[in-house]
This record gives sequence, C-alpha cells and structure tokens, in this order.
Amino acid sequence: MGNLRVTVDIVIFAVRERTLQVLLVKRGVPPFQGQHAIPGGFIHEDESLEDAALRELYEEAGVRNVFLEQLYSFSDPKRDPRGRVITVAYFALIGSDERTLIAGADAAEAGWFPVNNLPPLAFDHQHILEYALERLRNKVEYTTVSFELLPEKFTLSELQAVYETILGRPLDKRNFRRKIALLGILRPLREWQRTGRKPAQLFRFSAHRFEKLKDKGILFPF
Amino acid sequence: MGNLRVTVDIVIFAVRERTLQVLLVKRGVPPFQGQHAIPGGFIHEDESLEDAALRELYEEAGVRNVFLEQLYSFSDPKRDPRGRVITVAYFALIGSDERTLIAGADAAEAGWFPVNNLPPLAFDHQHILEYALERLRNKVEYTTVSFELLPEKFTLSELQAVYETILGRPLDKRNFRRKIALLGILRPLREWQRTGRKPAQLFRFSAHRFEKLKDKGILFPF
DNA sequence: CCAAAAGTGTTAGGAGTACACCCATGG
DNA sequence: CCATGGGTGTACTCCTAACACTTTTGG
Repeated sequence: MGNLRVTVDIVIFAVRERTLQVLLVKRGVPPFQGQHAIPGGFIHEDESLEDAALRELYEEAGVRNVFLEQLYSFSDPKRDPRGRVITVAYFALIGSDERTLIAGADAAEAGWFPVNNLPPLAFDHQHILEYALERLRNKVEYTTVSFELLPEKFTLSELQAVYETILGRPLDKRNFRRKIALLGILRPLREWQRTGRKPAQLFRFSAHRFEKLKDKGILFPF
Repeated sequence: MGNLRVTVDIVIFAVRERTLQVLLVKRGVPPFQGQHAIPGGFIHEDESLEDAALRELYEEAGVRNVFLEQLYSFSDPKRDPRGRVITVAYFALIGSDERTLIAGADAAEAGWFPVNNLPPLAFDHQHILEYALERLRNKVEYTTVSFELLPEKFTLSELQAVYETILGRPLDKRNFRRKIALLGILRPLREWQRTGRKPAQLFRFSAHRFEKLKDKGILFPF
C-alpha cells in the first residue's frame, strides 16, 4: 500500500440572509492553487477522524461545540493528483451565534457562499458538497438539525425560514406552528424580539424534552 | 503519519429461517486468532473502497451483484492492536437465491449467525455490527432494501416475513398487503408457489415503477 | 395612517389501524 | 376431513393540508 494518506474534509453550513451557505477556503498551495475548497486536512498520528474534524473545524472556521456528523468516505484512486488520498467527509452546522467568530479565524481566505451559487471547487469537492446537501435535506425531515442553524434564542418565523431555506419551498405558517407546538420541544421565553414591526416572541430549544421523544421515533412531517 | 492503513469490513445480512443472520468468518491468524469477525481486508493500491468491498464480498462470501452500501468509517487509534488501522465498514444484503453460493466460497471458515445470538467478535466488530443493524432497521422504513433479502420471485407472505424479521414485530396481513399494493411496485406473476397448503401467488419487484415513485418521496409506513 | 410581519382555528379529505372469516390444497 | 397458510373489506380515528383575517409596532 505504497503511500496511502487520509484527509478529513468538512462541509460547514449556515443560514445567512435566508439562504443556505457553505464555508469555503481559497487554496494557497498546489494542486488547485487559488481555487476554492471545502476546509480540511490530513489526519494526525494519534487522533480519530472525528477528533481531526473537530480540530480542523476550530483551526479553519474558529468554532467549537457545533453539530458535526460523519458524511461519507470518498476514495476514487484518482481524486487527488498528488497520489492516493482517501477523504472522510463530515458536515457541520453552525448557528448565527457562532457566525461572527469565523471572521476572526482566517478572514482573508475563508468565505461564505450560497449553495445555489458556488464557484468551481478543487478536487471532487463539488461532489462532496452535493452529497452533504442531500443529507442535510433528508435529515431536516426526521431530526432536529434545523435548530443547530439558529442562535440560542429565536423566533418561530426564523425557525420556519430555516426549514424553508433548506427544503427550498414555502411552508404554511399556521400548520408549521401547530406541528412545532405539538412536539413540545420549544420553551417560550418572556422575551420579545423588537426588530421587525410587531414584536415576535423568542423561544429556546429544549433538548431535554426532545430526548424523551426521540425514543418514540418522532418525525417532523413538513 | 507513520504507518496508516485502511481496511474494508462488510456486514453481510440475509434472512434465513425467518431470522436475520450475519455472515462471520473465523480468524486464522493473530490478532484475535480463532475468534469470529466480520469479513474484510486491506484495500489494494489502485481500487476504490467500494471496489475493495466488492472484491472482498466475492472472495469471502462468493457473491456478486448484491446490494452494497457504505456504512461508516471507524477510526479509534487503538481499535487494532497491530497499529493504526482505519476501517470503512459496508453493509450488504443478499437474497435467498445467492445464499447457496456462499457454501462454496470458504465453507469451513464462514458461517451464518442470527443477530440475536452472536459469538464474541474481534476488534470493534460488535460495535460495527450494531451500527449496521440500526441502519438496516431504519432503511427498511423508507426504502426498498427488504426486497434485496428475497429471491427474484417471492410471495407476499415471504415479503411480510422479511419486514417482521427486521423490525422485530408482527404486522397485520391485510394492512400490509393493502399498502404494498398501493405502492404499485410489485408485478404479479402467473405463477404460484405450490409448497405450503393453498398455493401462493408469486411476485417480482418492479424497480422501474419504484424509480418513478422515489422522486416523489414515497415512504414505507409500517 | 400605512406598511410589514406576528399571530391565530376550522374544515375536509386521506392515511393508518384494528379486526374475522372463507378458501384451496396436501396428506 | 382436517390442518395449514392464502387471501379478502370495512369502520373509526387521527393526521395533514388548505385557507384569511386581525393585531401590533415603527416610521
């Protein structure tokens, strides 16, 4: 097995300005120098893949404690011109709270791009990104991943906007609110967001209540 | 990255005698010599992970053209006492047609074990197997994987038995048949299975019709 | 007072679930 | 003729989807 190496690449999603966006870095070295790529890098000697992903997430995006899940391993022998490199792709979701941190990490090189309007990508990263997007769209329908894309306190309209952004279609406001309420996983706060016109009530996701439901196999039927 | 190696391990499921079973091999060399393990091996220089899995599937189980899907990559630095070995796990489903072939492959060393009654396994294979089982149970509910566990022609009772075996609970016969019929993905044949008492009509899975439904996001609500 | 987003109930149709008996065959 | 598995319909409940107006605030 001549010279096999393993990298970890991370597709980092966020919802900004009601669009789903991905964090990309600009490559400073060949191959694909100057092109955009998903952040990632080689794994270290004594770390698991997940540890490597967490490390990269901090080094390249400046965030910790965000949602992270293994996506898929890509292994076409020709996917990297430098030689045999397998990559294990992860995907991460970051909420609006953390988004500001990223500017501090490596602002000149990292940037957000809407998933509908991406630049050409290095390696097979276009393919990886499409795979991540499909996974995200699927997971929205049967998990609470969408909460990971919001700040700690959020309004129901913001929550609905995240769903609509990821699913790519409008949802009925009354039906949406009824279903969310039925799940009983939101804690209403005694705070109101005074930004728009009429103030909107703020909510917090109650992971505790959600845990109770998970075992019963609750779906999010939108 | 001292001496990183990558293996592929394959959890091979089949339904035999109305139980869900897994194919295990007995290790002939250390470490874990004499213990049971999921079939697998190191990847070759110029093959993708999927190609490696297909190769192992043929070498160790004697089957081709079966359902195969990448499961997860396991990477605990201590998972293999020989050194740093990452494994990419796959899971495969084989139908009753192919089951006989396996005897020819390496009968002395390979054997079927019911998932509810497994011997101690080498490495972290217990963990991998549990992960595969969970994935299978999930996929049954929203894909047609169960058809992969049947011969080309089958009766509705056989199909129902596969669902019941994987889900681990009995299903109502009339509701089951109505839902399957509603999906319109079975082609009834003009053949009857004359084994039991009253002959049972044979059916064939119509992948063609299923493809049309997939885009519409059809679920299997059992 | 006007624009913009927040908030709120009802109804009709479809899907899911529970349930029991007759039929065809081989021995 | 009997044991075994094959095959069929209905009624009730619950979930889903469609749909429109009033309220509150800032400018």
